[in-house]
Amino acid sequence: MSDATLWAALADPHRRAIVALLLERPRSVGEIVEACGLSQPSTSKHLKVLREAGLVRVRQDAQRRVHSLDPAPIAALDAWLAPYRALWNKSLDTLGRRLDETPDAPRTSPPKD
Amino acid sequence: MSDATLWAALADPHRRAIVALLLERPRSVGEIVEACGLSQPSTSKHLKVLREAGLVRVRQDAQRRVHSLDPAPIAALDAWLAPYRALWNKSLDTLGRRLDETPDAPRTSPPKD
DNA sequence: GAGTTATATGCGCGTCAAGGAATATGCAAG
DNA sequence: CTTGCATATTCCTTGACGCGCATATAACTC
Repeated sequence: MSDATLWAALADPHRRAIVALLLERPRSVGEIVEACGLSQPSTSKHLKVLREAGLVRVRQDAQRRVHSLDPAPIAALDAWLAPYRALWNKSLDTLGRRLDETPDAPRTSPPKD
Repeated sequence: MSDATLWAALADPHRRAIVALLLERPRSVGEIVEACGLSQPSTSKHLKVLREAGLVRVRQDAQRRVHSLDPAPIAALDAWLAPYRALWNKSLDTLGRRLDETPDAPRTSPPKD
C-alpha cells in the first residue's frame, strides 16, 4: 500500500480502465472480464494488484467476488497532487483566466484512457 | 503526450523525486544529479522521459540545460482524478475518519450500498 | 584549433511485469 | 460426494525498463 504500489498499480492502462469501470458501480470479476475484453486470469491478476494497492475492496457474494473502489488511495493521490495544483493555477492565472480557489466543480468527463 | 506516457513517467519513484525537486525551482541537470544521487546518464534518461511526457521543459543556458515543470500534464492528472474526488468526499462523509479493517464496513447510518 | 565543462546517447546486462494456457481452489446445488 | 460455475494461482515466455559504463555531441574558453 506504499506510494510505489499505488503508482505502479495505476500505471497500467488496463487497471485504470478497471478503476474507471468500478467508479460507475461495483462489479463482479466476470463483468469486468466482459467489459474490458481481457482474459479471466489476466483480469484476476490485475485485480490482485489493485487490491494490494488498496484501490479496491472485495465483497464475497456466493461464488462471485464483487469488487468496489476504495477511495482512500485516490485521496492520497490527490494529496500528492496538491502542491502542484498551486503551480498550474498560477499558470492559468498568468494566461489571464480567473479561477476561484475552490478546488471543486468536477466539470470534466470520466477518464477516457 | 498521451496519458500512457504521462502515467508511465510518474510511475518511477526517481522521476517523481525529480518532479518534486523541480516544483521548488527550475534546476540544471547537474543540480538534479547531485540532489537525487543518481548517475548523470541515468538522470538524463529520466529527464528525457519526463520531457517526452510533457512534464518538464528545457531552457538552454550556455552549456547548461535548465529544466522546469510544465503544469499542463499535472492539470490533466487532476482532471483524471476529478470524477473520483466526489467518491471519496462522499465516503469521508459516510465513514467519518475511521478506518475499518473488515471488508464489510460497519456503518451505522446510511442504508444505500 | 585544443581543451574543458555540461549533457546526451548507445550498448550490454539483470530484473521485473504482463499475457496466455493449464490447473487449482472455493462455493453451491443435487 | 460429485458436478458445475466463478475466481484465483502457477508456470512459462516475452518484452520493456532501469542501471552502469563508455562514448558522442554541444558550448564556452583560451
